Amino acid sequence: MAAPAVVRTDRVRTDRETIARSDDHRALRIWLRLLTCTQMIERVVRSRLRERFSTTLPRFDLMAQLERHPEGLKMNELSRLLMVTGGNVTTIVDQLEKEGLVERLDEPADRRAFRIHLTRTGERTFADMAREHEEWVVGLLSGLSRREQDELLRLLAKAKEHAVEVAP
Amino acid sequence: MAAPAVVRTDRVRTDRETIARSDDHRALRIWLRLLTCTQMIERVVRSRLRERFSTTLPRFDLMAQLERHPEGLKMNELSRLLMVTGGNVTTIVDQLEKEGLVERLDEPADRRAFRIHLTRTGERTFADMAREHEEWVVGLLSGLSRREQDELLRLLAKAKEHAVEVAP
DNA sequence: TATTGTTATACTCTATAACTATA
DNA sequence: TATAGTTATAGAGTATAACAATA
Repeated sequence: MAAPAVVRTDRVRTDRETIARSDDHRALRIWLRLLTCTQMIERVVRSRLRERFSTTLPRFDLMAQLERHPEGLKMNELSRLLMVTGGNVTTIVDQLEKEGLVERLDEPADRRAFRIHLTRTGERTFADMAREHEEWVVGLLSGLSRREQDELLRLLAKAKEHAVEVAP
Repeated sequence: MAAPAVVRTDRVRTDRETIARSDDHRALRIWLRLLTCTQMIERVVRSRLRERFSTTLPRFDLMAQLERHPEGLKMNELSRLLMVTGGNVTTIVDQLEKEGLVERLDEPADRRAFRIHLTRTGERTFADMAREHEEWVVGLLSGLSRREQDELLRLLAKAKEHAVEVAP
């Protein structure tokens, strides 16, 4: 990979340490950009979930997990999937149960545990939210071509796999 | 790009609607993976900043902006860069000023405004934090090759540029 | 003794809106 | 009238730790 002629003047000023430093900073720049992208999307999604459905992102995420697991999920499974501690899951499930969107069913095999399900109402409500939510996200990410989106998805998956080993 | 023979049996079951649906879901999957990656890194960085330096991510981010702008930044510039509203910037700057890490200097051109700077102590403190912080991030992202990191950086930049137009 | 889940608490972060001082 | 910044408030989100019930 020869450097283009136009940057040759720069290379004179680019000693080994500078190269090493800029190499180190690459990870930092990725992290900062990752944070910015996430925050931008998150802010849009949070505010629209509030305006349109009077709900929050953690509540939406919890319902999304339940929708993906029709057999139901235990509290500690939700805790792990949502990456939050148990007390917070209790709070959110309490709210959603009060509104009739989810229900705690007894787990026959373990009398300490529950299986959390979407109710029929919860399924319908979530379907409405998910449809709009997806439109917002498609709009926000439509700056990338399909191929670029696939590549981004692959790179994020790989980054995630490694990070989860470093910080389990 | 011909599909490999091994997936040919799958293609029989892949009608147009399935393709269209999975295409729609691509943006959603990116968003969810983006959120997971960010949360994983964020959790590590937050907890280590707290353990090692008794500080928080927003405080670190604010100091990082000041370090990048030695000429100082006005409150509303910090607000825009950090993507938070003004009242919150005041709170964080108050804390950091009380600890002697930043200072408000009068802006001669506009007596309503300040320029916020890192103090000498703030510079040293930030340098220590930044060095460790970068090690954490390099470790977390070391699952990607240099070329993959460059590609990720590029894709995130492109996504960000478009998203900022959709949701300014 | 370990695990599942709940309760109670405290703190950080954030947005909103009313306010002042200056432009 | 508009802008820079502050103050006050309320709510979301989170972690922690002590606790009860069951394994």
